[in-house]
Amino acid sequence: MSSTPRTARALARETLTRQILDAARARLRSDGPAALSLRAVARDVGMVSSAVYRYFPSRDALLTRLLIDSYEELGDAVEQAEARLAREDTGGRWLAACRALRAWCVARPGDFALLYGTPIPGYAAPRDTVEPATRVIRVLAGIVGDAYAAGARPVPAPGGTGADAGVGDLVAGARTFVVERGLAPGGLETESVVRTLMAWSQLFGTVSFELFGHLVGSVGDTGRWYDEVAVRLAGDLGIPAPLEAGSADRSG
Amino acid sequence: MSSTPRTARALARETLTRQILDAARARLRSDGPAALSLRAVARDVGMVSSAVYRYFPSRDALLTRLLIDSYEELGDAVEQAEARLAREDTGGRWLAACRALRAWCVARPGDFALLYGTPIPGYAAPRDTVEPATRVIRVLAGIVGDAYAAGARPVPAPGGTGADAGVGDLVAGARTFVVERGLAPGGLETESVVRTLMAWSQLFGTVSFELFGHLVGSVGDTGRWYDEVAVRLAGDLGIPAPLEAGSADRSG
DNA sequence: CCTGAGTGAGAGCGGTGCTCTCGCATCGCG
DNA sequence: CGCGATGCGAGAGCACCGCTCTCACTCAGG
Repeated sequence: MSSTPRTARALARETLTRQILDAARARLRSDGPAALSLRAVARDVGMVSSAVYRYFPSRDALLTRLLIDSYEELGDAVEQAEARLAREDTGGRWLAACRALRAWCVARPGDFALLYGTPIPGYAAPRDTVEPATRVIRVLAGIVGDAYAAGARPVPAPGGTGADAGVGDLVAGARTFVVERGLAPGGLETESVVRTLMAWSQLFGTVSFELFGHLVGSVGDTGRWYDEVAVRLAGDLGIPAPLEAGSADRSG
Repeated sequence: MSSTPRTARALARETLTRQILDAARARLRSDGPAALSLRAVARDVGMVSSAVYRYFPSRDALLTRLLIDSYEELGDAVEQAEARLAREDTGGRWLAACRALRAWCVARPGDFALLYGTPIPGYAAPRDTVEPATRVIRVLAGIVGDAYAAGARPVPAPGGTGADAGVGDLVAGARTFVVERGLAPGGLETESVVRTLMAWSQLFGTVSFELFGHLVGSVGDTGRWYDEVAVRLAGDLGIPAPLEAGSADRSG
């Protein structure tokens, strides 16, 4: 991030900060966020606990750093998986994004719990975390926007047209979010916004159910189950099938 | 639960057990599961911490009891809300069940976190918890089963008929669950099972996003948003609209 | 060189889950 | 009724936690 340090002290500081973060991430992955102990991290890097406070003012600050890093890592994973496919292959991009999302979460259950599980009591995420937190939904909205521009239309909401007028201001925040970032080049009808938000929470809800044990006994291969979910969500959004079978391969 | 205690000692034991559970639930609601401290509970009931171990062998045992009680309470809430409507009004029953589900979770975020949030590190839920944990999905499956018997059909999966054959064993566990309990009197096609499981995780995923702060800024009135989600899920399952508007009123 | 900043170690505070012992109250049986 | 057995609350203690403070030491820059 920063330039090469001049002094030995600055170099040591950078190295140790890195080591602390690495050790903390390792503990986060093995034990989960609630069990993340600053003292244990200190032991792992061969320090006494009070020395860690030279590098992070509090456990919460360390947590915030981990939070941001994880959001960015997940965002990278989803973005890169989706970027590998042709822009017009919205179906392939959707499936690739969904699979990358799940693959990252399943490989790092501790990180997932930190990002999408129960908030740590007494910890309030600072503002710096909200922008990285929006990266996944931005990718999803981008795919939906491209598909919409290419003619994809979501399944109509039940109950006809009358009640739908009121839904507009319900998702006004999400709509302006999409518009301001230019994620939907050809505009986006409200129903697409609604279905995108639904798909977003469905995808993470499914991962949550998988990782937290609620799917045990109901669904066999959870990876394949996730694929089925993703395909149906795409269908509800009017996103066409992937151009070539296997184009969004299952390695994430 | 048990008969009237004979001795003063047995009565005291029952009362104190109740008091400990009540205090624990109060702390659970205010601080969340991770911050649930046995010592704090002991203080609340005017005991020293070691005395609590006369009533619960460990913090985990107390947690298990809270877990079961909460599952039952949620199950009761959803069941009762749905039972108030006419059997043939599957649309009304669906909406009522969804609303009761969310209402319970929003009113008790701590309990929700315990049931559907990050698992407590080092705690494995014993077998006694799995049956109460299935009550919500049983209610949902029952409504879908009734609707299916009345002719409701889910929206077809994208990609046509060919790939669907393989989905059968994917949700074999859920299917036998439904069949064994007689939840679908007229049988149930695989696609309905898939969409029911999706709806189930969508409903809890939406609550999770709401309570854990991921919906902030995107959706205005979260209660109304939840209604919109529930209505679309019903539509995807082929469940018809509620018989009378307002039949499944929003209190609950 | 020497002053000041950066740094690590250690002690200590109040909190946690949990174990063990001790003394008292209560209960059931002879 | 009395006595042994059991139930129970309190307290001390163990190892852990986040965090603060002090002290000694090292390093960098004027």
